[in-house]
Amino acid sequence: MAPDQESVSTAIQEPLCAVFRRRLKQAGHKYTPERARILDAIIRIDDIFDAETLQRALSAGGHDVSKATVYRTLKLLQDAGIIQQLMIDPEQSRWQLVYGRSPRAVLIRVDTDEITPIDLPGLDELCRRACADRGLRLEGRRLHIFATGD
Amino acid sequence: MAPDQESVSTAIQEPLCAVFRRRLKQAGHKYTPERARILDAIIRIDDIFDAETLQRALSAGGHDVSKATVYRTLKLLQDAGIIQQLMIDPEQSRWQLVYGRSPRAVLIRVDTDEITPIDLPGLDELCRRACADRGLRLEGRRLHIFATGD
DNA sequence: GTCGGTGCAAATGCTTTGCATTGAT
DNA sequence: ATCAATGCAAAGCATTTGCACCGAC
Repeated sequence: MAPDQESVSTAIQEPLCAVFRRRLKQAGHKYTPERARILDAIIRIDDIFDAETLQRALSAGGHDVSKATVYRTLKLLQDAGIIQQLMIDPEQSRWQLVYGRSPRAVLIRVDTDEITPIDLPGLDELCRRACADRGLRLEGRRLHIFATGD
Repeated sequence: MAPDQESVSTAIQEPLCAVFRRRLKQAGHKYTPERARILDAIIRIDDIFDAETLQRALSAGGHDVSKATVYRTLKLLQDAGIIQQLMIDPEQSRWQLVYGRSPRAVLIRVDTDEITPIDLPGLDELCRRACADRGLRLEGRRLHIFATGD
């Protein structure tokens, strides 16, 4: 149980909260109700989100969590490889769930400000090759596409 | 002279400062020495840069420019399509020259924090197709690749 | 001569941090 | 019981803005 190295298939089947709990323990952190609720809210949102949206979703669910804890937990979730921080606009950070799946690209409509995560087959291979060509190992990627409607 | 729509080949041959001056005039702005010097410094840096690096380069060249003007001019250069704002880390923005060429991807060594712009043939086509599939027109893109050495 | 630009210092707003209290293990 | 986590309010810090003076057109 709880192998140090887990395959992606294992990852997909294991509940995310269990993954988070294990990663926290490995790093000497505690698994608190606040942290559980934050991850839960992120899973429910199932989209790109910012800190304020997340905090509001928590409040709406009857669980007020302080801004400080939200930010501290987001960092932990990032360190655990569960979420990825996007930097779409410099005003505020947004995050997306990435654990157990290929990070999606982000499509930004510059005319409507609509933000949509999309799958882009072939992107991973492109990045992997770019790294391999330089003797490096791909650790992550972030693609923002800016587009406009006709 | 000074066509409203210019081809890429024209763009490459025309000095960037002339492009900037023209775009400023079109938008009812003035072409000031500070703005000229800022663009000049950016061209000389010829790499990814942040606001502080840019301001220091200007000072080193004997031309002090205020932080406020640096930021205001960066926004104008961005609106003119001459530079692109990157958001590599949430601490501070960085920019790169993009006028007349395909924006380069950014390779970030997570072990050394080294940041290198790279060309990634095929990326443009990938993004263009993703937009076309959704009836959109590609306006820009930003790819950050995180990698580590062995 | 007109407006827009510049520099300074103050303001802004997201994110982080210090500290006393609370709670997971 | 211990040591980390929480919440609050205050601090940080890159970036923006108000305002008086200056300068491109």
